[in-house]
Amino acid sequence: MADEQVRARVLEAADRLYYGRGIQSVGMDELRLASGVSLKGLYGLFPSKAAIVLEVLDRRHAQWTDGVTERVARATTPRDRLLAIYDYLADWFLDDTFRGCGFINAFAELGSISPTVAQSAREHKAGFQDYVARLVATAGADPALAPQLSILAEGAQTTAAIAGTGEAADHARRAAGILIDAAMPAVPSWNRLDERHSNAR
Amino acid sequence: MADEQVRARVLEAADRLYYGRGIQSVGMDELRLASGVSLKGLYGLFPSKAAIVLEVLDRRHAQWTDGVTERVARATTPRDRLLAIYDYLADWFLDDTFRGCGFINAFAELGSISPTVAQSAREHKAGFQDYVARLVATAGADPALAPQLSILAEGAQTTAAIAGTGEAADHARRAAGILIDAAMPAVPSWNRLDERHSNAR
DNA sequence: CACAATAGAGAACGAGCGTTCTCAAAGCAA
DNA sequence: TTGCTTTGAGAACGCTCGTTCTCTATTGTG
Repeated sequence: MADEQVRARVLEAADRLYYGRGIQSVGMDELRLASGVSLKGLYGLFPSKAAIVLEVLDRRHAQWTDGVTERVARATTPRDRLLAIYDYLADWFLDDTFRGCGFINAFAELGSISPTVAQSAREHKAGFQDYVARLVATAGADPALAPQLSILAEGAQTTAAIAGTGEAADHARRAAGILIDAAMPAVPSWNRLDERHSNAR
Repeated sequence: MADEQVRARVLEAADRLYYGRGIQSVGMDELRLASGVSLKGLYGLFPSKAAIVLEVLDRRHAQWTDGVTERVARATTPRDRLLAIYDYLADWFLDDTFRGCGFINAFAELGSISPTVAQSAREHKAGFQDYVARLVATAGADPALAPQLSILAEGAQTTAAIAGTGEAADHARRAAGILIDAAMPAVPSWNRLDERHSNAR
């Protein structure tokens, strides 16, 4: 099997274990068992556990970004594109393996003792916030809407994780709808001739 | 020194260390050093590290509850009482020791391997959500407002923790204001005679 | 002063960790 | 087949952890 495939198998197993039980609780021996790659093999592919952790976080960031953008792309109106974020969260929360945001978890566990983990979490969150800001800008809404929507998404994730239920996504979506309506012209600006018919809230 | 005072000193030191660096990263020896209580003394006062962790979480819950209710009590109108939550957060985020919600952190670190820690976090969050729900009910607002405000507070905490800045409190406060206005009659119900003058949004 | 009880310092213990090393088996070129 | 390289299984190493134990010094009490 090619190195790249073995790497992928290791990172998949590591992600599953680290996300499900915490990083410090999963030893290299368990990763060997779960991935089917010997200890020597693991240390041939990665210089250390810390390196594996960082690659797992990178992979998770890419998967999150892909998942959200794909869900957003399916929506048609600017308003629905913003709300699609919470639809994505709603689906994710229903997954039985859901245990909160992996970056929040990693940051909580290691952020204060591992600068690289802390940086990875910061970059992930900043990337998401930038993405939301771009969606908000494209929608022509007040830029102040962007951090509000990001905070809602953040709060929904931790609330759902700790409560063990998915309702938080619906609550966040409803709140987002209200905030969007307050920050966005009800009708696209190129249709402003009709505004007198559509300004009912 | 009385047992209760020694207990308090131990729990204070444990809280500072656990919150600042993570629970698993702080050993009993370090707690002995920070508290000035010998290992034998620690195990005389507490049966195990797990018991200390739980008491630390209980203490933290009480402090959070006291702090929030005190801040809320200072506000006069129902609307300001709801917004006071975010003022409390804003102050907290400026503390240099701020490192996110201790319960989210503990849950992320140990929730999946320690049922008692998971339960403590769930109870803490449920308690806060109930409190917000009571404030919302007292304000005569749509009950759906309560989980929205809780999610905003939750999201502000993790956002501020990872970003390392406190702006999230302001963003959450602004969002809360919009959501409150959308869910609450603009004028107290006992003044409804005037409603025809104040229904402008 | 004598003596029992206590408490502190720190060694000890058993377990688990990340990482490296050993050694035997397997594969492969010639 | 022979010799060389690579591989996997798992032992070994050095460390840290939570917890207990030992031993010494101290204290209070008669």
